[in-house]
Amino acid sequence: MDDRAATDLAMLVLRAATEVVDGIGEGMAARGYDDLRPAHGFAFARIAAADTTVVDLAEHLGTTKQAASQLVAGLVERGYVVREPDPRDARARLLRLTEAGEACTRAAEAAAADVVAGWNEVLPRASLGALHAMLRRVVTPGPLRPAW
Amino acid sequence: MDDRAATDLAMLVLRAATEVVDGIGEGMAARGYDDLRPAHGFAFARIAAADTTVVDLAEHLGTTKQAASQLVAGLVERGYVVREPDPRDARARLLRLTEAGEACTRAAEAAAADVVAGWNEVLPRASLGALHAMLRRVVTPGPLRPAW
DNA sequence: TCGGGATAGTCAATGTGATTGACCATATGG
DNA sequence: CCATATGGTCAATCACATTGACTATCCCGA
Repeated sequence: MDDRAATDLAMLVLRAATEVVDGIGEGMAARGYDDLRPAHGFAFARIAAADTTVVDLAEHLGTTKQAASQLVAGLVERGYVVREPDPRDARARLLRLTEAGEACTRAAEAAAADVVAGWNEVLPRASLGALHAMLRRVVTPGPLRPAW
Repeated sequence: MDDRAATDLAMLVLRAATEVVDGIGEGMAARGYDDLRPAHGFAFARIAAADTTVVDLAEHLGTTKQAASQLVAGLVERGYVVREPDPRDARARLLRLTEAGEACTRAAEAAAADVVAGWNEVLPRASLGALHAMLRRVVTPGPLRPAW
């Protein structure tokens, strides 16, 4: 694979990501969530997955803890997240999704699945699985930056 | 492919894009370009490809023409782009890369190729081509949004 | 056990980039 | 030619993230 093709592949990945992000945004809007940006979704995913603090979240999003704190404040204000005391550390506050927050997460997952379903239509059946497998091998676990 | 796997695939695409963006950023910094963000790169790609005006660029980046104008102003200031009169329309100004701008584009392509080269190491040789082919089929041409 | 340094979190001020709104110059179509 | 649409910029504002400062709590060693 020469440089030209390699650059091309990199651009295809970026374009695919743009489609995913835009598609999720549209799907969320269609489901009645029009006040949430991708950064919120990434935060939801992290908060849902494990006991999460503001500092954890900041690292995961690749931002400062102040920015993460502001983000969380907005989510709390809108009723998607609650802050609970950490029984192990009186400084820390554990973040937890409310029922509304979990409903929102499910909506985002459905929207993401819709985007991929669109790909399924233009790709041979087995290929989507192959795509998945390849990306899984290629990609290293790490943060999902909400902004370029 | 069920919803779970579909969501998972979508996330893999986003993570891959994050790697591409971060990788290019690091590669550019290593090559001495530390004042350029991804949005600039997307602008370069567009300006290099065809006769481009500020409004064209705005559509391509998915922003307003004012934002595109500001972006271009910064690039002009730093010597990467020049504005030339459009012989066909006295209102318009065609954007063109300077030699510095083209050198910068080459550096970005090399950095992108480096990222993909890393993938090449963990993937069977033929697979990278297959990945390319799949994404090409899946992806529709469209804007490359610099921000989520 | 107590004192110093590290860590969790917030508040306030600042800065950067994008958007909205207004405006001028030029094109274009009736 | 006049009305309207389009390319572009300037200015004001807004949204978001960052830097800096500060409090409260934890942890570790003397």
